[in-house]
Amino acid sequence: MATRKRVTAQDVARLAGVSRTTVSFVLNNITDMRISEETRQKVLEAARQLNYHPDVVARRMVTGRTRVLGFVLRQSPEQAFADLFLPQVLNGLSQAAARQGYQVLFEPIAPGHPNTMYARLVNERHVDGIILSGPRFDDEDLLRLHREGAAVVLIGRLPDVEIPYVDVDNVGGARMATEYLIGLGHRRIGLVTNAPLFYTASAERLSGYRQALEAAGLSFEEGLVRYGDFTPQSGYQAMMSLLQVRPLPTAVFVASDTVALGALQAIRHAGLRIPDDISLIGFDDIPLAGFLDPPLTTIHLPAFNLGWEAAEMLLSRLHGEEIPSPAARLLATHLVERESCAHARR
Amino acid sequence: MATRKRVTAQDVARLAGVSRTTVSFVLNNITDMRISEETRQKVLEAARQLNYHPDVVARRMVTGRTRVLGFVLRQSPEQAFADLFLPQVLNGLSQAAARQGYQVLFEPIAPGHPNTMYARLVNERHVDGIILSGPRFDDEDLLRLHREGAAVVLIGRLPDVEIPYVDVDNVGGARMATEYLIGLGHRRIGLVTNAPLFYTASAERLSGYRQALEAAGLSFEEGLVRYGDFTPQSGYQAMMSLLQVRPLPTAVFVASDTVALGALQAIRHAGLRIPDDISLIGFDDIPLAGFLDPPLTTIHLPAFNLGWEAAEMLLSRLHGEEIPSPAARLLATHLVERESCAHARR
DNA sequence: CTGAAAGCGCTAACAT
DNA sequence: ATGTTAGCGCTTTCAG
Repeated sequence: MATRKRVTAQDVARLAGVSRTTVSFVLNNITDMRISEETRQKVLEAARQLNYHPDVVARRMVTGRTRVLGFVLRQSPEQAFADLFLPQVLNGLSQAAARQGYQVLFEPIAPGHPNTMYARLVNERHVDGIILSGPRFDDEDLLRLHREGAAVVLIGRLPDVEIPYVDVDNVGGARMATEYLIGLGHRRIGLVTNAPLFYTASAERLSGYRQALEAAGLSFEEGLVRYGDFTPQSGYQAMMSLLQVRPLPTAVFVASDTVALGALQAIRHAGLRIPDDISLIGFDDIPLAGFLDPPLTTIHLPAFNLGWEAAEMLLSRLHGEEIPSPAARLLATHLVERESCAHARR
Repeated sequence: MATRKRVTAQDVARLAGVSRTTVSFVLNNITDMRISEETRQKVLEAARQLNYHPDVVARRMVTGRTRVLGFVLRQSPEQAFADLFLPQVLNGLSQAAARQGYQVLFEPIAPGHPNTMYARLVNERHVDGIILSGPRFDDEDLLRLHREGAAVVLIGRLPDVEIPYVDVDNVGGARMATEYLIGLGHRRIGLVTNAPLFYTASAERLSGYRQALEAAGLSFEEGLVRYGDFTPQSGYQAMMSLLQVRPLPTAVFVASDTVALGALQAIRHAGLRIPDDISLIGFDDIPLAGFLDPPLTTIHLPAFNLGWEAAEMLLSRLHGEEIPSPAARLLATHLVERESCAHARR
């Protein structure tokens, strides 16, 4: 197919009988140069008649800004889309961006490219700045990009690195979940993590669990923790293993609803009932959590807000506002009480 | 923050002691102009040393192409992210795009903008073409865009419109689900749709259900169909209502797993068991389907492929290849047998 | 094998 | 109040 013929500002100028500049002024609503109403109308009419649309590529060329934000996913696609967390972040992100006239370029890490191609996004000026989710501590390109002054905001945190970030309060949320169980009288509380511990979020949730235990005078037992890795399958395995320990825990905190789905199935297969035989609390509050059997009590994660806040932070950085230091925002979680937890009986 | 200083091809040329043109040639691997290996290396070295990155905006300006695909969501954000269907489409889309050096601009319909802003994407040259999911028959802008020669591919179909599309074989899938139930001996089979009937996919699934019934000599009964609207809540309501009819259907086809989640809960609340008292078959095969209680038998929807194929179709259109007519691709579904269906007993 | 020069469509400083 | 003009950084004929 041939390239479609473009109508340029020049064409509009010609039809309206004015200069290209005048066209630019009226179309961009530059009021400084008080243009006569008559001319204004002529230009507007000509533009409408020719079905003129300004070419953003040319505009970017001269303004130097793209008005595009890059959303880069540092995790594998399967992992990124294991549940609705990232899609919801993306949603918040793009709504915040749209509100300020920005667009979002979606950049997952391509399977064939183990290395970070995303630095090109800013180096080659595809975007004005990037929001990166799932940062890794060994990501050299990320650190370099930041050092070189690129506008970067993280979703998730990197220890000992001063890049602005927004994250959920994982420690607080996990503490809240564990305290809730303790409040119900449970003393032997198992943990299934959402992921291996080299994921910051996972380590933080473990830490919150541990804090709650110790604050209540309960001892932290290695033997009561198992490791999930994002999937229901891993939750099934982890819970099966936890079900072997004696005495059996009376409650378990599964630090991801998706993983909890597998745990739920393992408990059913073992012939135990929830919450009668064992209480279960999740983390994330996936949209389906209320429709599981039993409806899952869990910690709500503000995924949409995470995206929204990250975009706002990046945008204010791009607009040259001083970012209030520390350039970090920790979003609060809250408990959603449903039916998977009961008072301890043993 | 000040704009970062850009290194231009001019700078590289200066350092390498050649002209700008030469730089362009070696960096773009133009072999026609057989450049001496020595010069080549000098240029490459200079570029590396200066950390030079070509400016895509300038390149787009002159080549006239952006190498960006727009993914526009014609449904509301909540609906778009009610489950993992669209995220998976996006994933397939962007992988197919990346493989050919294209990027994806994500454009959900903004809540504040009831009207279609997405036409700007192509008119203002943000992208080379768009993939639009969830087309509506009354979308004037879409029809105009297509008439004007813009490169558009639909995910989902529009009756009586010749825009290229890729879609899942909804009729076939629904027929397959219903036939499976019939094969199990069921004769009274209810239907809960995934959405209101003005959604093409919904109407098609109803049609497949009806075809299967009639082919088996069973009559289609209005009284056995209820309408979902994407959510588990709607499935709950629909199933509750279906549970009132007498004689009770022995099986029901819920044309969306997400909706089926609510249906499952309604059946539990009614004190009935699955599949002993009533068989249930879903549609979509969401990633969690195998971990529900009972694991849900359902029709698998190739979401990733849908995105992939749509991108491939758009790309070949952009590359000027004649699209094999009809410019449409219907992807096959398949049955995933799990544990929510049993032989009819009544 | 390499360089000069035109031009993509727009914005914005400057001149009238 | 409106027009002239100079780029933005790159690709790509066309001459040497």
